[in-house]
Amino acid sequence: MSEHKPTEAELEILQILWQHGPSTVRFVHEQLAEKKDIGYTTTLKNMQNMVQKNILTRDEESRSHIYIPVLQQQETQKMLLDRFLDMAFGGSAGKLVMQALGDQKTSKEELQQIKDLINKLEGGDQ
Amino acid sequence: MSEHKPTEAELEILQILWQHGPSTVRFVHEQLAEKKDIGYTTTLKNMQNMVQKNILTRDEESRSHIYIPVLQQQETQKMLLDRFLDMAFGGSAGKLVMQALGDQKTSKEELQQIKDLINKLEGGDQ
DNA sequence: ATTTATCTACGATTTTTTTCGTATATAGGT
DNA sequence: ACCTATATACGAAAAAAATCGTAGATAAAT
Repeated sequence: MSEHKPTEAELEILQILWQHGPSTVRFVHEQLAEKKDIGYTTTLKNMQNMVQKNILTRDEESRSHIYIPVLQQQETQKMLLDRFLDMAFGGSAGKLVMQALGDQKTSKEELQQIKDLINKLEGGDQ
Repeated sequence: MSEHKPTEAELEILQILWQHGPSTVRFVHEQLAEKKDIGYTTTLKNMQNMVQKNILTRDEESRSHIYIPVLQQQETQKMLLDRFLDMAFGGSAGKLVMQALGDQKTSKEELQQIKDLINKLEGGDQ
């Protein structure tokens, strides 16, 4: 088991890797730098730490190493969601969902998807 | 605007206050101590910090001060949800909801509530 | 009245997270 | 071959979060 909970800075990096696929430090850093002021070596160090913690692995073939998330987005999200649910919503998924749907604007397609899922969960139609 | 994001330790304390209403340090501490090993003064200090940060206020009438969350549970949850959504789900409420519903067991009543909400969001029937 | 228990205040320590500077190596351009 | 740009490694500093010890005040118990 890895079971290492990413910190916030680490999650920002994971987001980028999930979105763009395996990447170099340079690339990740450029993405981050668009949003906030940060030094290159900071990003480097963070990603190195993440390898240490087994959140990332890397391909060291070429000089610029290529970093890859160990867990897929969904697995990590599930882990984080569990924690967050307990932490902020006392464990109630329903409460969280209501809030999430109420606050955010969600596309018609997604809403339909969710309804379908609920129907499935309810074990049939209705 | 207060706009102070509670840390994890602080959220644990907020959970207790939301659940049980305004309470003393002693009470909060006892609740925490059931779940983890922690010193009284740690809890005290955390709650004092939260007053400092304007996450809590307190009634100092009696010797044992009574601590009260500044924001209601829902407001704080909304704030946290926004952050979490960006952080872990790239801002997609739909994704989060799907995951939350899929992983957790949610009661039939809540599922129905959610469906109702969705229908309302869709601006009518269908 | 004296002791004991229970508070808060306050500062210090520890741990975790984030940040960056410096050294060193290597590839690429000229 | 030489300079420049770009990598990683490594350690250290800064910042943020969490923990606790000690002191002093007050209430409660005896």
